Amino acid sequence: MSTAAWDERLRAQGYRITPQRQLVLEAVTRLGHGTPEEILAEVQRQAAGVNLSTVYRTLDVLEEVGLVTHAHIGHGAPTFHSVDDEVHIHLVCRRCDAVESVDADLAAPFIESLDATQGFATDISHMTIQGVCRTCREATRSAQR
Amino acid sequence: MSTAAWDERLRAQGYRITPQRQLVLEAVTRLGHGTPEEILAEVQRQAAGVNLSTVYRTLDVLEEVGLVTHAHIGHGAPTFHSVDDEVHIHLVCRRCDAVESVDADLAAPFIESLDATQGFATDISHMTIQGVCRTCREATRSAQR
DNA sequence: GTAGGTGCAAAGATTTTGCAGTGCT
DNA sequence: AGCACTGCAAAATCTTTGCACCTAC
Repeated sequence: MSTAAWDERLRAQGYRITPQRQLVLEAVTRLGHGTPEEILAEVQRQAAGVNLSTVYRTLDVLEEVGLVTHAHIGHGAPTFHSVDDEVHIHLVCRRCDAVESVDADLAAPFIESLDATQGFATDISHMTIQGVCRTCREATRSAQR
Repeated sequence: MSTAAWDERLRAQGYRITPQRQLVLEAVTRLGHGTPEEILAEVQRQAAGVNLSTVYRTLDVLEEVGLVTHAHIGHGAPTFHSVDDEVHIHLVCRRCDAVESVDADLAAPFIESLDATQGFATDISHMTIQGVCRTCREATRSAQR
């Protein structure tokens, strides 16, 4: 995975390599995606002293150098995810809050038409799609409240 | 516009008709879309005494009965918009923060493939797409920093 | 008349910032 | 050794909630 050269990325922009930055990046990679709080919890399993504000600042830096990105999933909870994963789209169920990841290729034609008709360059990994997942749809269908 | 029957919608669910609710709905319709703060400002042009918490509560109610929806555009600022507008998708430029509205039909094939492959029922009006708008792309191209 | 609704102020939740001490280079 | 980075605590945002009064029905 590209995380191998993570320290290069930081150094290249004049940032320093610190245990906190390594831990946060590893936590994000391990989790796949998570909110700052969740990431902090994961980091603290290895280093209890790390502070939440450090996580925020670190995520900013990691995003700056392109090692992570974030998407707005629920209400006010931004979700960060590592960049070396395959690019994927988040499907968020408004019923059960589950988050599914879908291969970004599915959206390729759509992205292209946005480019063609609007001249808009879509940031795919940042895209969040709200709706109702299969499980909840089926539950509704049978329970038909 | 369907807002004609807005009071029916509320009554049907057992809600009462109040000046505040009318004003908030009108403000949203007039603005097209806006954050709670922006909506409050618009409402206060006609009734200065209305409180921000009332706007929040009212938006919840209006969303409950399907008169407005919200999407997460920037960081923590949810944007509400009226439902009787044509259904549209928001394109948000991460460079200049401009919000463009695009006809939802553009996404129809994509939505359909999400249904077909994932069984996911997309809430189109809730979809926010991040990226770079035409203007900013062109600016970058010429300025080539 | 009576429940639901509103205003106000305080409490929560989330994110940012100032500052002094620490540690990467 | 110098300056970026971190931890801590306070500040800034944004949103929700408790409560007393008001008002639509």
